[in-house]
Amino acid sequence: MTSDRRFRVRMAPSPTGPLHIGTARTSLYNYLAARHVGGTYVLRIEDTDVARSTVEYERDIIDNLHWLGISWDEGPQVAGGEDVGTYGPYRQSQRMDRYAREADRLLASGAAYRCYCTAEELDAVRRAQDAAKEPPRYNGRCRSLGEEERAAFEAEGRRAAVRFAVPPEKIRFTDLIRGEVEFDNALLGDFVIVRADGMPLYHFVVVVDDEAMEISHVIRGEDHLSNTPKHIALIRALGYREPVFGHVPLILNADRSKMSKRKSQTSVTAYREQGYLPEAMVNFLAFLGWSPGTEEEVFTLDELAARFEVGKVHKAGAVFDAERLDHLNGLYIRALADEQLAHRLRPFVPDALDDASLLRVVPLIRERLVRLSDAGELVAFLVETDAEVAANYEAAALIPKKADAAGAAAALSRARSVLADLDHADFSAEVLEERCRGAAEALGWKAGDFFRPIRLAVTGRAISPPLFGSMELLGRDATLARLDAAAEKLAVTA
RNA sequence: GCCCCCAUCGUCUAGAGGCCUAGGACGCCACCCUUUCAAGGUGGAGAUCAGGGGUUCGAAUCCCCUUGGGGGCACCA
Repeated sequence: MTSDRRFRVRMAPSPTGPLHIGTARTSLYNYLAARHVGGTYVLRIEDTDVARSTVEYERDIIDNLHWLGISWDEGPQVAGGEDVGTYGPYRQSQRMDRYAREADRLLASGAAYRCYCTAEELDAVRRAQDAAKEPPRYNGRCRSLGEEERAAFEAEGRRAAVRFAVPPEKIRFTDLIRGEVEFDNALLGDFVIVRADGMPLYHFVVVVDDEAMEISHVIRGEDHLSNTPKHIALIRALGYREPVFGHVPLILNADRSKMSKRKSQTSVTAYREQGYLPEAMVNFLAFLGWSPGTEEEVFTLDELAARFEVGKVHKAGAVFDAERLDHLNGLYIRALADEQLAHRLRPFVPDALDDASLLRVVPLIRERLVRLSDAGELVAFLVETDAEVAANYEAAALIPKKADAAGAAAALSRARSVLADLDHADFSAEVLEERCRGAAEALGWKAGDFFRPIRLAVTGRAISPPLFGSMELLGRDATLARLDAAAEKLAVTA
């Protein structure tokens, strides 16, 4: 069970879709396990399904893995790029000769055989089994075909697939996470390892590549647990060394089924585009199925690597709790220095907002952000025209509950005149607040009631960053202009 | 249908026979702070540890059964 080999693990994504949250977490666990013991981490692209694999998906996977901060020692580092490492090529589509060779070995030793059944025939068998409430598995028709029968099929123009003759024995192994597990391979049908068109299939290629790349520990999703006895049978038939297996629990939808695109947002890119921080994502994902055993819960990637142990990974699946992710994301956002946050916010705010202004609003909006994308709405008032701001609200909204239009107009005009007395140099948050509070008091208004219409006039929104800081950033001219626009709107309705 | 895996607050989890009248976090509720919204602070509700049998002086922790959930059984990965 324990391997005395060098610790080598791999992630083996299939570029048939964007990087999935579940793949990201499994990749993270492999990465952490490797870092923890100073092992080697390999990226292998499983693109045997040529029809569904694309370089765009490969790019999505590699870029997002990098984005998360996960790095690897061997394998392609950029989509479509060169391999790094001496066990390559690291794309399965480039390893066909090896698969063909190994399939021939199996054929030669009798561990595998050619199968001429057509899709229709297989389908018919499956339906019959289903009707008879029997387990769906290959009936072994081609297992012991004679020379002349094979020749007859060939003459018909049939192309043969290669099936592995599963030895009917019990397979037991010690899973890193689940402990002793036993399966009875007598219950399995012979499965196809090479399609009739010559393309080798998953169960076969993983086994061949894990051996070729000297993978010592196979850490993968629990959905592969029941495939493991197939892999072990293949490993034995090929005379390979058996790696240590570890099956991590699945990430679940809210209804506890395997996390899927249909019920959850599963692509890492989507989270990235919404403004989740990679640090938060990593922290969150790591704790979905693992914990250091203490009550600490905020960890950097390096800290996780120092603490992570595969053996402590849970057995039960974990529901993806988006609210918890939000909480962590807010935590990480608030911990960022002004410059850092401004930099990360750049893609999420209007281009019209220059860098200097962006840096200045950061302190005003930081603690109001759950995701980076929340910034757009918060800073909009800085780049909108006075007319756009005015168009954002109804005149009636300027009138406090305890006042009428005339009262509201008076208050607004009072605010305007107080602020107009200030020159550019005095237009700072502190002075503005002092003056506005004074005005409210002179008017006999509660500060909150007095500020509300001003906030609406200046930002066009009932909810905004702190009012006086916002006015300072906006500047004297625009602030006064917006107060005028509000007064005008009020006059028109009155 | 068959095989395998799993089971502590709504959710993520601590817990590896006595430290548990089960702890933390998210979410929720209340209060405080407060120019809005947040953030922050304080407090609260919330789990007879799925149920039932054992084992033991003692079980959330070990064993068995039941129930529930999940995964797999492709010429997809």
